[in-house]
Amino acid sequence: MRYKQLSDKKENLTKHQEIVLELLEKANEPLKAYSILFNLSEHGVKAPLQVYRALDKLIELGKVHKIESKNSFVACINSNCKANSNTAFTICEQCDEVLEIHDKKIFKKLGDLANQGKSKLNKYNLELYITCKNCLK
Amino acid sequence: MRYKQLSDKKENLTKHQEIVLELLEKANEPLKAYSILFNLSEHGVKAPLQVYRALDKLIELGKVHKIESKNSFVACINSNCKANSNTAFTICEQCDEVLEIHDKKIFKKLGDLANQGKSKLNKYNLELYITCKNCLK
DNA sequence: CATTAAATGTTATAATATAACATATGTAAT
DNA sequence: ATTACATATGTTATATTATAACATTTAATG
Repeated sequence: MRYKQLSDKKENLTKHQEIVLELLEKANEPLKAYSILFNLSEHGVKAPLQVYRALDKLIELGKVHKIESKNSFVACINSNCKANSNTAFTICEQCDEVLEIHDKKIFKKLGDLANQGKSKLNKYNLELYITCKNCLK
Repeated sequence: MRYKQLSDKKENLTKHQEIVLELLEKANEPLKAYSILFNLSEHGVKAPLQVYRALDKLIELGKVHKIESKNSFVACINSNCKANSNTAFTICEQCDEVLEIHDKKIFKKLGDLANQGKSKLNKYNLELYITCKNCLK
């Protein structure tokens, strides 16, 4: 399609992509695809595919991440998150709070784990199940 | 039930658990639940639940891990793998080879990422998508 | 305004996973 | 051995998550 390439701003998004992203940002927690569908049924989103297609695109743009072990989707809060589909989250097992990990060296750290530099790390998915500091009290 | 507690040896497993584990060990790669079901249909495994129940138990015992982003299951090859459901794998995007990561300090390394020690890491799931050294050639 | 790539709408269906409940089996206590 | 209990099994149905296929529309560009 080659829309106006105003970098990666929200103006570039299609209607569905925009309202899905807005819902995820408002939610501030991971949502399931069918929960998104239900929430947006009054905005013309009527079929699962409409949600999944918007999510696919948003993931490709790095604006949304999938929490694989929860089949859930969350808005990216790392403003500098590249469109690379990398994910690194902590998930509190008590209160379910999900936080994206900020660590500029994470790619290198995980790359070192891959296998002493003999393979090339392309992408990672890290899910840390924790008890968060509030729930530890 | 409290079967004979001969530690965690294979003798402790029920029939279904045993044949599911054997299939996974033989496969040496991640298998999907329904692929396991299909493979074992001649051994009396006739319904998805029988597979999922065996997998649940094997995962609990640390003998099998789930690759969340592939909805697949793989036999644990870390003989010292604790029954803690931690998973750390490299997955080659070219040849699909999946290897469990051996690193005795991985729990500490990932714990450090959690959030500078203010939360408690309980469990992790790490999936590194790589190009393996054979595929790099 | 014709072309093209991407997005949408829609129906159907595939793939993954669990609920619910009846029955059976292994273990341990009596 | 009989009971009590926890776990495992068998079975049917259904819930949840995700994609296929194809016709139509929309937006950017030459």
